[in-house]
Amino acid sequence: MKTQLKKGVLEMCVLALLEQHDSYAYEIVSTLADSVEMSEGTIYPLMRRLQNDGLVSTYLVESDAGPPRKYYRLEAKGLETLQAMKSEWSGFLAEVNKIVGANKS
Amino acid sequence: MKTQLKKGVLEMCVLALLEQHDSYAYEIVSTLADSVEMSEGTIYPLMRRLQNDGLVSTYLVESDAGPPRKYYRLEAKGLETLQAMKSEWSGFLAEVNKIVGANKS
DNA sequence: ACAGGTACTTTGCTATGCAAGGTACCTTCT
DNA sequence: AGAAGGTACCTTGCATAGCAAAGTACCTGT
Repeated sequence: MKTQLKKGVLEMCVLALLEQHDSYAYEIVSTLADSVEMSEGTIYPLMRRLQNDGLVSTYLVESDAGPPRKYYRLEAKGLETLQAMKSEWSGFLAEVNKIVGANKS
Repeated sequence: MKTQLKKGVLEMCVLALLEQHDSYAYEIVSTLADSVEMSEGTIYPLMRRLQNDGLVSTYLVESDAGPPRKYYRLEAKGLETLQAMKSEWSGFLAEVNKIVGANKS
C-alpha cells in the first residue's frame, strides 16, 4: 500500500479508534494494520504527537503478559480535532473524486 | 488545507487532468488550485517526476503571451499508472471510511 | 534455557508538498 | 521609455510524517 496516501490520515484513524474506547499503541497498530497497514515505527511517534498536542492523555495499566500498557484516552480537544479532521477529510475527498471521477459508492 | 492529505494524491489528480487533454504546468496549477490548493513549487518537481518515470512526454508550444508552454501528454504507461492509482485510492478510501465511519454520500 | 508473543522506544531514511526566490517574455498604461 | 502586472518557466531549502530496523524488557510454555 502506498505510503504517501496515509499521510495525515492515520492520525484521524487513531483518534477515531480512541473515540470508541481507550486503547494502547500496540493494540491500535494490531487493529489498524488489518485495513490500512501500519507499523510500530509509525504509531509511537504519532502517539507522542497526539499527547504533546493535548489531544489525548495517558495512564499505565499492568498487563498479565508483557510490560505494562500505556493506555490513551481521547480528551475534549482531541474530539474537536477529530471532528475537524473528519470534515476536512470528507471535503478533500469530494474535491479529489470530482477531479478523478471516481464515483464508487 | 492540510498539506499531508495531498501526499500522493496530487500525482493522481494531475494524471487525471492529462487524461482529458494535454496541458502545461501553469494551467494545471491554475485548475487544481481552485479545488485542492496547490502551488507552483509543487507542480514543477512533480511534472519532472512523471516525465522521468515515463508516464508523460512533453512538447513545446509557442505562446502569444509569455514564454513558450511545455505541454505534457499522457503516455500509455501513465494511463496504466493512473488506473492503478485510482483503484488504490478507492480501496484506501473504503478502509478509512470504515474506520472513521464517515458515510457522507 | 530458549523460543515466541507482548509491549515499549529510538534512529535514520525517504517521499512529497510548499514558501520563497529567481528568470524571462509580453501587453498595457502612463 | 519606463513601470506594472500577467504569463510561464525553474530551483533551493525546509517541514512533515510514515517506515524499516534495531533494541529493551517482561511473561509463558516447552
